[in-house]
Amino acid sequence: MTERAKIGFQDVRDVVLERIQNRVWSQGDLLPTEQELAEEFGCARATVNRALRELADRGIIDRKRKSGTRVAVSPVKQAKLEIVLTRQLVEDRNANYRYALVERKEETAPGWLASQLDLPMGAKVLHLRAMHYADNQPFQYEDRWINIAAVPKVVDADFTTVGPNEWLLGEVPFSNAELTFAAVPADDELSDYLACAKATPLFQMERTTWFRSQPVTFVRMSFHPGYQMRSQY
Amino acid sequence: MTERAKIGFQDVRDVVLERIQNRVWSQGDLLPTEQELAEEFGCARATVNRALRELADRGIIDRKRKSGTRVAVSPVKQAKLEIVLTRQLVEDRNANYRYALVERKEETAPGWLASQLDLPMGAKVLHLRAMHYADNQPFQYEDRWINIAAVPKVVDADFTTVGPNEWLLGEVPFSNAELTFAAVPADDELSDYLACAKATPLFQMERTTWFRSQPVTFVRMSFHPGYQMRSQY
DNA sequence: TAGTGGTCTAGACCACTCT
DNA sequence: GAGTGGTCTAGACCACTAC
Repeated sequence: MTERAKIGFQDVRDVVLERIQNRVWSQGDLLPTEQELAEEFGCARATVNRALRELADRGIIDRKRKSGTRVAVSPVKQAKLEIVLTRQLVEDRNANYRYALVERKEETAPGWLASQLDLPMGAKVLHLRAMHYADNQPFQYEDRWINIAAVPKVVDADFTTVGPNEWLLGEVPFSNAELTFAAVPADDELSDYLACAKATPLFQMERTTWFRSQPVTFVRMSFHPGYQMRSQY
Repeated sequence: MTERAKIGFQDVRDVVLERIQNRVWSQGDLLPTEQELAEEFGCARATVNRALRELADRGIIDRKRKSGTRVAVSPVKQAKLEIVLTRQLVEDRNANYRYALVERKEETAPGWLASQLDLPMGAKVLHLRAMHYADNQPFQYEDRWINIAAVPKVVDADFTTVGPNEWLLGEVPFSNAELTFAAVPADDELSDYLACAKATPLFQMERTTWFRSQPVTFVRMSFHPGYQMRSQY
């Protein structure tokens, strides 16, 4: 029997990728059409289509109607960054997680926040400050503002036992966000809460969250000295 | 005419997502089967399948054979991080890009590097140090080691005009990598090259790259003070 | 206008896994 | 064993775009 097991889209995808890596098709080269590849692999065009679609999603190839499929000239590397709860970050390190609310205050959005979240003048926000500990060592300082108009129920949440992130995940689970990452020097307050010298470099992540184009929350998370964020592609 | 335009997988995907956001189906709830949804939307099961597959890829729903499809309980947020060339980072800011090689030296891999890259004892590496400028302001300091065994041609590249990142992208375009991000204090050398005070917090990205399980390069990129990395989901 | 990818269909069989 | 998603097929029509 010269019969092979049936060709699946993963087989096609892997063979095409291998040929690209082996320079059978170099950067900028035109690949055969879906029809031709389908004939070569002895499968349906839909199978080839799915294989190539996955490679296109990964940025390996560029596809255009009429022009055909080309090997990407400068492949865009996309790293996937998993954004997880602080609790999970801590527990993944086999450390004991502890959360503590530092301050809870309803206030009028200051100008910079109204601008950041695109809030109307005088919008009410809930300002929360909290600490996250790993084995009772400072892990992260959280400074957060929540748009009360977007999540009215927030005024009834007390946040003494459940952190705002986990609470919001239950209320507004499927939101969009913009993230920024930076290195900042510890100010008086951060050095105090994170138990480090003033001006110590800290890794800081800011996140602005929307739900259906409505601003929900802005949070600034400052990690303990030495924290590393990891990712891969 | 009560006829609607034909239902596409994007329509199905968007309607299902909307229902999840509206809590028509709450976290942990079982969705109708593909067959039932196909009947509701008046389309083929394959169309529903593709719609749900996309939502599953995004982490919005969990799918299991026999059990069915459920709304994800704790949706994993995956931010996409575009890793681009330093040149592009600079030019995206409408700044003039300039590259300068600082040092180029063939050497035996030091212990920490051999460990990091999983190199054999005594492996030869090319050590490069370089600067990237935006409008002649220091933008990024690059400290890089390349595994000569993985890319023998590297010994013939001079790197005085083309940066190692761009050169490697041409030689080993489709590689895998692990990234770490951290905030570090500027040491004597960094403060010198980046024109900042010693101990200034700097955003630092380290990347280890493999091609077909073979280690290719390790690079440490230190950005100018105040640099922010952005992402979204 | 013609070529190429994008998508849909209706049906089929398979693979996993819950009961 | 049976229900559900995973995938493939063969064909069809559509949408974009280079020519």
